[in-house]
Amino acid sequence: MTDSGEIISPITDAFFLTGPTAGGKTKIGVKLANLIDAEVISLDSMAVYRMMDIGTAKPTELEREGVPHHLIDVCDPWEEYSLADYLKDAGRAADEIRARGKRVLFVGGTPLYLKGALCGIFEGPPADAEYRNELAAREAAEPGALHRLLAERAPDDAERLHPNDTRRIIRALEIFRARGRSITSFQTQFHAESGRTNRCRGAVLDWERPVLNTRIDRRVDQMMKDGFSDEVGRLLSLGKPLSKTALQGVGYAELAAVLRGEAEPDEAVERIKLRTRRFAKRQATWFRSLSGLTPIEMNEPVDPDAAAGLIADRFLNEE
RNA sequence: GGCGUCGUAGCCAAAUGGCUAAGGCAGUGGAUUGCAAAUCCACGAUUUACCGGUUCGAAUCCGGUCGACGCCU
Repeated sequence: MTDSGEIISPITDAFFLTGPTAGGKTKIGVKLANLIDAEVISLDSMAVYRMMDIGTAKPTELEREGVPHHLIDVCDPWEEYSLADYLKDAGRAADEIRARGKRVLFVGGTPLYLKGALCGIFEGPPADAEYRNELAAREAAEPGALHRLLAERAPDDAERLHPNDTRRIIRALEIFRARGRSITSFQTQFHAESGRTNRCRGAVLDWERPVLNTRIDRRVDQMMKDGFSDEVGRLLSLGKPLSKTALQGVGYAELAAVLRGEAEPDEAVERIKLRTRRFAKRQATWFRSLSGLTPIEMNEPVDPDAAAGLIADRFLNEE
């Protein structure tokens, strides 16, 4: 049981800039990239989707200031994209950047992807939609059935997973079916905090919650002015439904409901702000749990050049 | 000024004499390894506007005070 099998390797020798949504990462990231001679790899689970620009606050060509950005617009909105896809793509992009003699700078706020990049994940079988649906239907028909099933097959998983945590229970059952062992026995990568050993440096923008919430509200209002709703309308007119993962992006489902006449615009905007605030809260929980990230205290107004200068200093001079 | 209705956690809201005052939303903390901008978990009223009374026992009944709303003058 000591064999963890193949893993998707952690990223080595890279720099990371992360922080909560609406915290100013994009701008500072570009400045920072220029200062340390790096190319940027977007660390964002939603910016990977083409045509989802405004709602994901994707940096425009202008905002990128000539710095190459990777892992943006790499799949279509009707396709599924996963953590494993991301880590494989990111590893490839990082190698290419290094081959060009540039540094690698990850910029973004998807904490799970960050953790995966820092520690690596075990190489498991891909999602099996059919089996997942089958299990989900079973759970719906008989609540608690899946957890009991897991308890028979992989007691260590069942002990770790809350009976209501259906998603992870399903993944655990999926692993057991494919590998005949508990998912717990494979998931060892996150236990060792490996950011250090991978020679990576990371900074996290740190905001007081009330100030950040104000910025979130302001940004959502700006997105609406920039035509977020029209963007959703274009996606709806594609004729193909958004994938499960793409549809999880804050605002897309809300505004689609408005366009279909099923919701009030004002309520949708409030809901978008609320969901964004809750997302920022969960990000904060991740950041607290990650060791080795240098916190950068942020205040309004933001001076991107100064912030980037400070971070570059920490990255390059404090070895 | 008179009459009526009402006043339960930040908000919405159950319980109308008897187990430790439902639940939802928001908020806070945590989890998080192929859906992660997703999902899951945990936490709130020694107390029902206030004062007094009836009762073995009151958020629930009675009186008063304050406040809100409605109607009348």
